[in-house]
Amino acid sequence: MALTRSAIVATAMAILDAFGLADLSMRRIAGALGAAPAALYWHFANKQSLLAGVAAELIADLDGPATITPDALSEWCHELRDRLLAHRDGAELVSSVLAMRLLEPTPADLLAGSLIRAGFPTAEAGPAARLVVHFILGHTLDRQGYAQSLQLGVAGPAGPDPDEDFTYGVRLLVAGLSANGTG
Amino acid sequence: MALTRSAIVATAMAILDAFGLADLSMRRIAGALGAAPAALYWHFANKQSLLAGVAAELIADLDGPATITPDALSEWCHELRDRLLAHRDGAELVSSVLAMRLLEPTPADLLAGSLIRAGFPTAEAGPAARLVVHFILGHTLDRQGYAQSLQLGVAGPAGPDPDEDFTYGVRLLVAGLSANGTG
DNA sequence: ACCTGAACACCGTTCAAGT
DNA sequence: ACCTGAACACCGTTCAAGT
Repeated sequence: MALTRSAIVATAMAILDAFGLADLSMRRIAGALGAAPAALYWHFANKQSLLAGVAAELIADLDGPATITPDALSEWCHELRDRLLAHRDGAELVSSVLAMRLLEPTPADLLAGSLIRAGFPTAEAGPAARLVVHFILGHTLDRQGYAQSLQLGVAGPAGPDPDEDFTYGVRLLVAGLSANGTG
Repeated sequence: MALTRSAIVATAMAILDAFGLADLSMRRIAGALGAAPAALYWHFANKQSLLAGVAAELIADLDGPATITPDALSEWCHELRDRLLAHRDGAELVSSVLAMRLLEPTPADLLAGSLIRAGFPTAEAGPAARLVVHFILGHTLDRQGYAQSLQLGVAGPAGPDPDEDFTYGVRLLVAGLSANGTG
């Protein structure tokens, strides 16, 4: 079969799930496709572009919350976290691609749009959305990073339950946004 | 001069500042010290341990906030962010070492301790502190990651002003904590 | 247009051997 | 105790050459 961008991205995603971001090399992707490493460079300018394609698929057809009730906001946060958790090192991949500004619309853009449509002060919707998303990324990065270091055998002792942390954080953020949106 | 752990860490820090985390290799650290790469492995078990030493120095003698007024909390957040910004890729380095649980006390531990001493509900101090720290790390990671990708020449268009985002985020978090601490 | 082969300039880590 | 030399098994990327 011919080498296509989407076949390459799908193969990369499979390697990510099976072996993690550290083992997601151009050589390994090419090997899994039965191609020479250099072949990938006809389809992607560099490794970052390829990773951007994987990250885009990871959060494909994510929408902003439909309504801005506390429950809907909280559910959206959990959905974003679950998408990141669904793939090994998902948070690290997505946050690095977001940092490069290679992924649009960003999850924060989607959330900000929903906030504005619900009457949230326009100037504050962006910063508020990025606050929420940075917490979700920071939290999930930590959680997946610990799992990664366990497998490498370099991890220190385990910390507190991440699910409790996440639920608490989302509740406090949602309460803060509600106070702001109505105030 | 003899190779010591602290001389190695200091050299690594200098390379980090000058060239960034991607160029902070064992071979380059050894080269800067006039030693063979393998020499580092007598002093550190692996690269992660060496990086943990650099991260520890980066946040050395950081204290929790002395009082838990909104101003003191906000100032502490800015201080942590400034420490991360003071070294190239500081947030990426610190968050990866934190994820491995190789750094104690963590910034979140320090903040949680201050919160508890000020009468914050004990069970919530940890989650609250980690919410704050994950936002700070997520935010700073994004900011320094964009700077990094600019230098690599793979960056997309710039986003909004990060200082405004940070100030907004800290204000909302501090308001949320105050509501919780007194409620 | 699409891909290979070979090369360039790197990595982290191990381990026998030296002093 | 502390370090070197050499090796092992890798990287991302480029580029002439093939089809």
